[in-house]
Parts: sequence; C-alpha cells; structure tokens
Amino acid sequence: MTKTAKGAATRQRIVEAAAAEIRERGTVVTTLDDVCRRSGTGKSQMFHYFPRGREQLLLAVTELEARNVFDDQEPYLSQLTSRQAWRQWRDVVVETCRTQGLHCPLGVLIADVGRYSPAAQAVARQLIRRWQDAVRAGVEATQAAGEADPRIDADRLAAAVVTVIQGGVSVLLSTGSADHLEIALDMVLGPILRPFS
Amino acid sequence: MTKTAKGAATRQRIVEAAAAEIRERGTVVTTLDDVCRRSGTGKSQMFHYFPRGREQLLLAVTELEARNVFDDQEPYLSQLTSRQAWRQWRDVVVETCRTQGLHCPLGVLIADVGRYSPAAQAVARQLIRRWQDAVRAGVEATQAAGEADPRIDADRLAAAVVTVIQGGVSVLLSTGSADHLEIALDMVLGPILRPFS
DNA sequence: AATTTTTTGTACTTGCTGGTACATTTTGTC
DNA sequence: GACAAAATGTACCAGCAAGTACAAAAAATT
Repeated sequence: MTKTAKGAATRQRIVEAAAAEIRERGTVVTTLDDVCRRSGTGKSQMFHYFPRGREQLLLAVTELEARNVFDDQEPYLSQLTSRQAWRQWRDVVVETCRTQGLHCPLGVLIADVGRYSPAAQAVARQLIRRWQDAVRAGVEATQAAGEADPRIDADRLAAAVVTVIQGGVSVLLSTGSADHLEIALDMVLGPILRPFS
Repeated sequence: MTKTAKGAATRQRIVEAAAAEIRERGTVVTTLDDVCRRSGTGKSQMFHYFPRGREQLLLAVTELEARNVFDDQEPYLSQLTSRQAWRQWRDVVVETCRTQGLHCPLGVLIADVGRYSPAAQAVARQLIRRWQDAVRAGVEATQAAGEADPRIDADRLAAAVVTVIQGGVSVLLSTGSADHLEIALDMVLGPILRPFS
C-alpha cells in the first residue's frame, strides 16, 4: 500500500490527526471528513492507505495510542525498585489522568473503541497484559531489593493496579474528579508504599 | 406531555425498549427506528413523548437503568453487617458482572452515555455517589457490629470499592474476563473480609 | 353529542457520512 | 526522458437516521 517515504508520511499524518481528533472529541462523533480536514488530506488518501475504511483507521489509532501510553510510562515503570519510586509513579499517574482529564487516551481507547471491533479488543487486551507485566516486574524488583514484603503476590497486585487505574479513569470520565482514582490507587498500593517490618 | 394512562404506558414501553436495545447492542448502534420497532410505536409517539429527541430518550434510559442497578443491589447493600455478608455480596457482584458480561448496564451507562451529555453525566455521578454511600453505610454497620476494624476509613474504602467495580467492568468489556474484577475487589475488601484481632 | 385535547399512523425531508470513480499529478526506475 | 507505479484532487453516490408535517383516530371534558 505504502511504497514511498511521502506516502508513509501521509499515512502517519492521517493516523495522528485521527488520534488527536478522537482524543479531543471522542470516537463516535469523529468523522472521516474531520480527519481529512485536520490532516490536510482527502478521502482519496484515506481509502488509499486504509482500504477497509473507518474500522481499519480506528485500529491503527488504537495501536498508536497503545504504543504512546506505554512509551510514556515505560521509563517510570522500569525503575520501580524503591518505595520512593513507587510514590513518584503514583503521583505521575494521578497527575497525568487529572490533567488529561477526559482526553485520557487509555480511557478512550479501552472504554470506547475496544468494545466494537474484535481486533481493537485484542489490542486493548494486549495493552492491559503488557501494562500488568510491567507493574508486576516492578513489584518483583522492589521485593528483590528488600524494600517490599516478599509475601506480596506480585501478579495479583499488578492486576489490581491496572484495574484500579482503569476504574479511576472511568469514574473520572463521568464525575470529572480524580479523587476516586487517587484513593483507590493509594489503597491498592498500600502494601508496597508502607515500610514492612 | 403525557396526560392519560395510555400515554404514560406508551412512554414507558418506549423507554424500556430503548434500554433493552442498548443493553443488547450498545448505545452507538441503537437507532430510534430500532426502538420504535421494538416498542411497537412510531416516530410520531417517539417525538411526542421526547420532544428533544434522542438525547432526551437516552437520558430517560440512563435514569431507568440507574434505578434498576441500585434497586438490584439495595437489598444486599443494606444488610452488609457481617463478614459473611460481605463475602456473599462480593460473590454476587462478580457473578452478576461475569454473566451479564458486556451487557452490564452500569458499565454501558457510565462508560457510554455519561460522556456525551452533561445531564446524563449528572445522573451517573449521582449513581456513583449513592452506591458509594451505601457501601460506606455497610462498612460502618460492620464496624458498629464489632466485625471490622474500627480504624478503617469507611468512606475511602467505599470510594475504592466503586472504583474497583467500575474498573473491573471496564477491563471485562475489553478482555471478556472477570478475573481482574475479582482480584481487585478481593484486594480492596481485604481489610473487611479478614478477621481483625 | 359536541368539541377539545391527546394519541397515533403515514409519508416525507434533510443532512450527513462512509465509501466510490476516475482523472491527474508526482515520484521512482530503467 | 520514457514508462510504470504510487500518490493525490475532485466530484459524486447511496443509504441511513434524526427529525418534521399533517391528518386521522381515540379519549377526555362539557
């Protein structure tokens, strides 16, 4: 489909425009024409690079956002070895969600897109999996460093963390407040934030 | 708008048909014609009882579902005084979500409708509030009965519980599995499920 | 029974959105 | 520079879904 550098650039512009549009206004109300306008392209390109149309574009957006979200967090996640690092990470997560508010890509992604196309659902599932793995690795590293109770089940804790984040974002979407996220995250992270004796 | 019993009945049929349709197939793909067909009415009635159209209907559905969800849970919630009752409630929540799966009205509601109309958002917010209040009352009752650690902050725990449920449903929607819900709920309920000394 | 109000049926309009057709330009290749 | 392939511009189509117009039937009111 894409054979030249120019083409690749155009394709990318389209995906990024779509992602931005969706982040700002939501999936349902974002139209292909909006995306074309924003990316400075026409329907022609649209269907040239995404022959299966809207569905295919949404999938590409989903993948892009999944990458973005993960790349954003990765540097923090890979250094979770001390209680202090955890505390910092907690703050980053809450703050990111709070400021991005309704535009939280992860929220939009999983809540919105995932439900309607099996392919996008698979992407969402994979993102959750990776996210959870990264958190689990962090827990294990902290345990290995002797900074956390070794009796903590790292994978269960990680599962709870991603669930709580997802829920917090969800509540944020309907209430506009990140309080729930903060409270629940604190509670779940409790065992690892508090010193163990 | 509605002056006679017959009219009220029709109006109700419309809302219920819409709710069912949305539960089964989702908000985005549900059309007014679908609702008319299912309720055995015509556009004429539709706009007679909901002059502001689709938006107004969705709001009515949101309110209906909010009532339903809460009425379902209320009997359980009001009797949360023993650790055993909590364990039972936990099972009911998980099981309900698991079997209802993608059709979970709460999930659909808050994730789907809430984001697009301020009015619906208000309803969602109120539902969360009531739900959280009920859980908090349960925690306090359990503490009063001497079955739970009095040092637990009831409101924070309640906030975490609703967050976790919301998140669990959200994850369920994209992964199809209720495992996350179960794990996170267990973890958050930990302090109240385990005997304290 | 007359009349006014409410309820309902039918047919239509309008606007938008995903998607297509096809011609034209640009780009890479020999 | 010729030729093929890729990229792009313009114009269009088909369908669908929200919403409207208006008249007819059914109830309520007197």
